[in-house]
Amino acid sequence: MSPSPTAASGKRPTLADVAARAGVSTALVSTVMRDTKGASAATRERILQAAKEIGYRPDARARLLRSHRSRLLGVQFGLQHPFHTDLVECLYAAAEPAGYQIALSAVAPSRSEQQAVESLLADRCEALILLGPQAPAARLAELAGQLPVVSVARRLRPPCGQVAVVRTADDEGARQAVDHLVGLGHRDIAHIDGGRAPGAADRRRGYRTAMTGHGLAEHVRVLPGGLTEDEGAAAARALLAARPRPTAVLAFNDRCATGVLDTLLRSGVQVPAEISVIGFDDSRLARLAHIDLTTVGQDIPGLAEFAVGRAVARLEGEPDPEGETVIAPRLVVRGTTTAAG
Amino acid sequence: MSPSPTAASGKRPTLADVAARAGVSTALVSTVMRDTKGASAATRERILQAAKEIGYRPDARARLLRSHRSRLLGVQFGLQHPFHTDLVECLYAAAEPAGYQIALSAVAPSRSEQQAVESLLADRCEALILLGPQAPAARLAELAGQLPVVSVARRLRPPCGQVAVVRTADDEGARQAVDHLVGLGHRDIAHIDGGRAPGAADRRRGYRTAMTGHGLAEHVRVLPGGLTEDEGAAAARALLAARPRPTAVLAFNDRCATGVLDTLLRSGVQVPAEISVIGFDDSRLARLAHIDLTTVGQDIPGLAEFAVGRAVARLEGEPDPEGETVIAPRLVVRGTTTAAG
DNA sequence: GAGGATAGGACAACCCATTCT
DNA sequence: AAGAATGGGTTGTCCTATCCT
Repeated sequence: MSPSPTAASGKRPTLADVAARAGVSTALVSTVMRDTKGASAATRERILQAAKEIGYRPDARARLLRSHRSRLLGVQFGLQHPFHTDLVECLYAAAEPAGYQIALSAVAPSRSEQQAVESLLADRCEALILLGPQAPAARLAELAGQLPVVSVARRLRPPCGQVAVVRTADDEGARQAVDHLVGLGHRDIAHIDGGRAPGAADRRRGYRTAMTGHGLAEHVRVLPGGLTEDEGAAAARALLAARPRPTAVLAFNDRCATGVLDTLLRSGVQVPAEISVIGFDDSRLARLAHIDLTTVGQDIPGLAEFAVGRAVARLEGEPDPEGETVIAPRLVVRGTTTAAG
Repeated sequence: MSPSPTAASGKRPTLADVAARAGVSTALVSTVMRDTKGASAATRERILQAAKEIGYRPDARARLLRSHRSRLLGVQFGLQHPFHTDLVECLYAAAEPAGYQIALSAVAPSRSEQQAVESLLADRCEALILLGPQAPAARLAELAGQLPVVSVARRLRPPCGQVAVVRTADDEGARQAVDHLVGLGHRDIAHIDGGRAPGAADRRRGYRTAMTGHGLAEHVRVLPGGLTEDEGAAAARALLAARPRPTAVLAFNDRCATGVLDTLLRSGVQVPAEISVIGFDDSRLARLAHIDLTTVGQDIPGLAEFAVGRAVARLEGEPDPEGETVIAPRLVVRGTTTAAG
């Protein structure tokens, strides 16, 4: 049995190999591979055939080393955040029609944002789309000096000149949540915040403003939380120990809310009968029937669309309104909220 | 205010720029950037300083265009599978000490495996680590002819010469689940399978064998399912309509089990009082208190470790036992199983 | 103080594709 | 449709200054 052509050569076939086999120049092969005009139908056919026979595959790196455009959008995301993975899926969908590719770089406990961005830069991405970046604003500004940077779901104040921001109106979302709860008769509504997490400050502010607007300033209670289940669970324990105990809680996000629900459940506290709980994001987590979480929904396809749109606009020199793109949230009422007892 | 050096030039600084500034050759700069011996401490210092001043960053693509090694492991994973994202995190951790980097390529409804692999190959990955690949065995074999391929969690029969397989003993896992249920007094145990999904055949077989071993051959009932919540939910509806109704179900995986739980819950069927449910994977999903799913746990760090190990072994010409690496599963008993009524 | 080993550094070819002539 | 220059780095070869015995 004869070895396959590719395996035989020991190394990947190149343009030159295809050219030799088809009896043409590498330039012509290049033309054909890029599906550009400049080759007759007959030659095109012959070259394609030759390429197929030896299993030729263009080398993306060599290609973009030469052409100054890489058409690569670097995306940094949190592996364990359903909100982020949902976003990534929509980003793929948004990038393709625009003629760009996505390079993924994950952030996880064992992999820092710094590492994630470094690898994206080394890969010659043309622009960076950062999902909920936690890096200092100064660092983002510095990056933005080198290439277009879009921060998704993380606001920058003061509007950081170069960094484009695409986000949900977090304060408005928190307001909707509070309005909903107040409408159900709740007055003692606590907020488990996200600390320094992206969006946390706005949600906190939205919560405070809404509470005050309803004349509930005295009931404002912010418990330190975070964006993971564990942090939500810890906050819930603090909440259970509090007297008086609030009748409703707005958690920083769905994961945090899930941690809260877990703790309440294990403590025998009925949800929503004794305590109503609201999350934020409307990630797939919230939709699971067991969780069935009332939550402030973010428009994920919309965010992705705008993020790609703004990155591309900057890359292609189109006028891009510097500053923020703010998308409205929409409260999704499910089973974890009910009228105050 | 003067623009930064990098922003000023309009394009990224190159080796030549650093060399010019430090007054040395590009070759020497290259040596220093790679932290290789061949430069004196003094020049090394001077070059590092120059590089820092102009914000030089090596171009990963140009670099590996020249050096035949890319030290890049391509990983294909399902964005929405918690089991996969957990695995990815462990893969990052396993690759670094081995001196390799990870290139991620996601599979999602809008992005096929074919596309995912194409982009990995175009990026000149040295080996492919595919998480639960669904591609035809012939396709995998073809790929394996070009570069080392490790299939994680997807068995290939007959042992596909070139493709390394790292997986959990799925049949053994299914057996553990059935044993557990039988031990609790269940006899009418159904299995919602994964159809053609990786591992599905083995789990199905393990289920059948275990049932038969317990003298319950007549109670064997396999319902068509899948690996998503929706497919689990659909199967659960079929299950509810069945007479007699089984008292326990083994679902293909945790997502599927979650869909089952959702449907049962919404139909007012008590779990585990009326029906016990077992999942597979022990992903984070199963651990959430609301779900609190009894499940067959896979050793995720172990799978990742072996996957990287086998890819690296092949790349570095170490002896790699062709064929399978099989890791034992471990049943994790939580709250969705109880004694038969 | 001459001959030889050694380390520091320069030069140029090369990797694979694109693009200009 | 061919030929050659190009892009950013790596690497093998070769030269030279330095240190040794």
